[in-house]
Amino acid sequence: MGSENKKLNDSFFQRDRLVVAPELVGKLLVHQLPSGERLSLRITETEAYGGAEDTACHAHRGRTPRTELLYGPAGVIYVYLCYGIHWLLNIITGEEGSPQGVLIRACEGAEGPGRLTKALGITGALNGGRLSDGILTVVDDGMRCEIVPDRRVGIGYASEEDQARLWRFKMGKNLSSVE
DNA sequence: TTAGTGATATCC
DNA sequence: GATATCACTAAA
Repeated sequence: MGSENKKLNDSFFQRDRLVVAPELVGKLLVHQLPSGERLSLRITETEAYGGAEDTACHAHRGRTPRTELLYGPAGVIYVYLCYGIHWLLNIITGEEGSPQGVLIRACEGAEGPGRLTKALGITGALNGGRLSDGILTVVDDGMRCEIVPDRRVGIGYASEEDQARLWRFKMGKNLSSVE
């Protein structure tokens, strides 16, 4: 068959978050556990964050130790603990020095940012790592689907203008004949 | 609707 | 040092 499992490299993530976020939908997220076990789930929902004008982005209020990663090179894994309970998974995109990234919001069978990381066993231990390390990778298995844009959620503190942006991308109709 | 949970940022 | 806030989820 023509479908090859292609691991996405850093150059994929070096583009703008608004290009990367929709393209990540439908890809496979693969986590290699320390135990040797391998978990993989298909990404169904992402959100783009970043840019100087985005008041919803963590980095908007200034460069701090926590947001430092957002300014770093693409392909870096940014895991952040939210509400003391949930790990949220992001991947840094764009050029170094430009604070931006993509939040992986949901996977097949794990709807919601907190559930996703729980299902894949992702914790702060991965924070600051790189996709090229091979622990956590994104794979294109050839699956194609419709992309449905929507407003971002959970960012009530951002400006109305930023809340209205259609920077959330969900999986739509499956366009592949096989999965 | 609200409780739970802990890191981070901001204020004294 | 203290408080407020948060890109969430589950339970009621």
